Amino acid sequence: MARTRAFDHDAVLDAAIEQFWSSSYRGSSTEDLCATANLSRSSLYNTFGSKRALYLEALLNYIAGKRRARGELLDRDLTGRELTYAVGAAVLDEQWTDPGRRACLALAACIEVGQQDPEITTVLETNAADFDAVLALAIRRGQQDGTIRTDLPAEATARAVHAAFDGLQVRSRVATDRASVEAGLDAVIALL
Amino acid sequence: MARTRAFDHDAVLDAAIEQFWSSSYRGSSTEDLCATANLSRSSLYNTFGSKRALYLEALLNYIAGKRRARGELLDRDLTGRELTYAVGAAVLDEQWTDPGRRACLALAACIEVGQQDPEITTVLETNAADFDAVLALAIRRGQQDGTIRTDLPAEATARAVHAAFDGLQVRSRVATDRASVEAGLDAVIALL
DNA sequence: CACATTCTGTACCGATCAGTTCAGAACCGA
DNA sequence: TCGGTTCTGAACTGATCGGTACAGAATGTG
Repeated sequence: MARTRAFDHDAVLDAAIEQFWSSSYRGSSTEDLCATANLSRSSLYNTFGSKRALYLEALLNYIAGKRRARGELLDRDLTGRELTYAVGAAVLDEQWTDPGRRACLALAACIEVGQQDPEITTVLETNAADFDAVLALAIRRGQQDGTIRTDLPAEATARAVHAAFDGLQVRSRVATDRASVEAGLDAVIALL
Repeated sequence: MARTRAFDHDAVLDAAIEQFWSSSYRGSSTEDLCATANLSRSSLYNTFGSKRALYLEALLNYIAGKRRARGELLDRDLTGRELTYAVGAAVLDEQWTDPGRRACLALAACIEVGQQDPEITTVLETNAADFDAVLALAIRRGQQDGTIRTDLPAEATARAVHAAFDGLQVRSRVATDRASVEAGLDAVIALL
């Protein structure tokens, strides 16, 4: 047939995630992306069409990965309260382990491109709703196993807890010590 | 002496806030800033030195304004619980009233320039701590007037509530209906 | 009115941006 | 080994970026 492709589609997407995650959408030039993914610009445009299209595809991949990771947490043998805590702790641990202390790519996308690009906004909204659903499940589990107050509406509380987790990530971008942020996480759980 | 300045320093800062708030730091070109503020580039650079310096000054002005607004809320005759709710409601109301549904400029700055520019990061951290302090005061007031649970450490809980308010702003960037976000706010207050 | 001083409009700098073009390299089936 | 197809490196496009240079316009003081 013809010449074979010199790069792996998914590997490029992983590299793009890394690049966009480190330097945001606007801050990542197509040249940066090519360098990180080790492919030429013509290949990038032949394969993905545009920077935005690559971003969208990378974001979808990132979200799918996060979704999978959340699913695995759900399978662990934890009380509802422990599970809720574990979800938040996982998020913060990833951020503080990261050298650049990067917040979730989807969260950054909400701020940077949310309300500007309808298609991406929808993707981000769906992702947020999915996160909500996981937390609602954790809270309901806690209400059944007696580790979480039963006087709370699970869905709305899940939204609130989700918001708190997002806010803690924002705070981690400017906080000097991890302990103060972790105290915020403990305080969220203490409210349940 | 010499020729008089044809623009007002503070008016330029207000315009810069508007511009940076609408299009972020990276997304606002110096040309955009000149157009919004109605001054020439040479004047901009003579007066502020650089785009970054203008951003910092505008951010400080924005933060000072928010600080003032929070102070006024504190003077209102509200229970601690009402005050806590009022702080969150004010934030969300401003965002949803805004046509671009812009989140707090300082919050966006945390994501965009936090952890990248040490001086700005410090400014943002101080601002966040100030917001925490207001909420801690509100929570303590509520614990004294009987409208908020007394088994909570006020400072840590304030951090958690602050995080939730920030997260609700992030969510508002991608949410389709205001009511669902407002339900999240109600759920936060219900936890107290 | 004349001067020194300060401000501003315009044109410009090199760098970088997203995206295109195209010649030639690499591959597979024949 | 050949030919048709696909992929890729490098050079290029016009636009835009942050920042600078400088001539000339506008001012208060003498």
